[in-house]
Amino acid sequence: MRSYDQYCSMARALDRVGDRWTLLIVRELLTQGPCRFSDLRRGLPGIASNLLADRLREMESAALVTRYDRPPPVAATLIDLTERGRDLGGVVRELVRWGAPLMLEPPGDDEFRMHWFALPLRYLCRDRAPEEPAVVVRLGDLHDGCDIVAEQGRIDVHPCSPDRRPDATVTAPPEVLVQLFTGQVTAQAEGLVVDGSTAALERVLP
Amino acid sequence: MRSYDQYCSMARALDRVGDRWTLLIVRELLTQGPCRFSDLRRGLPGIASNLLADRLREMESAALVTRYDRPPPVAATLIDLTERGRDLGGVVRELVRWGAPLMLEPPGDDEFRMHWFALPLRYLCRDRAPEEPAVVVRLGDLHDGCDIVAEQGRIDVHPCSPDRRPDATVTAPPEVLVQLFTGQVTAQAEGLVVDGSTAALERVLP
DNA sequence: CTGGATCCGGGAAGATACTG
DNA sequence: CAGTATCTTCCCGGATCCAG
Repeated sequence: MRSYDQYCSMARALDRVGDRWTLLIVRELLTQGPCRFSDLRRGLPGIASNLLADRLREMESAALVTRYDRPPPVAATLIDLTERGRDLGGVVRELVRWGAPLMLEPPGDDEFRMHWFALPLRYLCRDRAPEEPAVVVRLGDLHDGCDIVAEQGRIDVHPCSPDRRPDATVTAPPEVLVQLFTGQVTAQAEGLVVDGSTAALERVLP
Repeated sequence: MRSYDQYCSMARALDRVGDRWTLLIVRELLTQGPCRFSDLRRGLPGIASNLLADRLREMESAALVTRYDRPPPVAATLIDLTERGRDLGGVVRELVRWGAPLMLEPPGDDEFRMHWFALPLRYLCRDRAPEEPAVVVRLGDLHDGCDIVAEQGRIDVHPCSPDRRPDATVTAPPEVLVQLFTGQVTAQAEGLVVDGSTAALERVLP
């Protein structure tokens, strides 16, 4: 992107992250952790591969991401946020918050990935039973999903981990999940399937 | 801007405000209040007039800004943020915060407007004498500047108002102001001129 | 002067094919 | 898997012009 050439904190920030796709790449790395090139492509439907390569180069020279090699047997080049890149969490959070009302408009032909949902879940969910033992509510599956962990009044949202045994696994069309976590429908809603403990799900609902 | 076509809160937010110049127009209206077309041009050096007209049309149909006519004798069409547009304050604040370290790099040939400084001042300044009567510190002038009001422990930053009589008026090159309000130099620094009460200035410094 | 509209060139973004 | 190469499209920037 061309610079705005303004001696202004915000203009200079946008010089670094205002390019198309850049902040969505940050979203992917914030929600998914270190990713391979093809992981990013899967999480960014619609991006051209050359554009993703361009952006990653730019973000690397702006010190927002780093590359490192994971040793064999699962050798791969991983891309991760630097500390400076992770500091964009505040910007991402506010964009997610401001955009939340736009999710009431139905998805139509829009693409959907379950892990995109991890960001709003962090402030939508509540632990309504802080005294009880921790529970894990899984949305989606290991391939694309997230685990909501409620423990001692705190809510954490992570990518699905094979090590965690979820107390409840929720399956539903994306717009129903939006309604569920914004309190417009209950855990018994049409089109919503809870595998496991419904109580665990209800514990984290707002 | 082309839509990302993703059912994701952040992607949908960026569909509305991810266009070049859009968030800087929000910056102008947040710091300056209602503006005429030409006020916006002055605060957005580098923008082409057709592009500004395009953006304003898009933002109006996205209900981020409204137009209204101020009656004679000072007849003019004013542009202002809607409530929804003002809600972008959080996004703007986080971008300003993230971009703050980039201001240590000198301005070079970058344009500068004093009122851009109003945004970071809101969280950089402190009222270090909450018991004392209110003071007003002015940066720049009526044409382009801002008033820092310290009152009862609170800090407010507004566009300069002809009604307010500043206790101190500060004049300095932009990079010196950055150093001053980030605590790297004192009110006695080289290149810095305080007209009025130095104590008033020191009251609001971090 | 203000508030644009119009035209045009360059460059970024997008689509697709291909490669080590 | 992790990109590169190429071509097309269209957004942005710059200049100019114009009506009220």
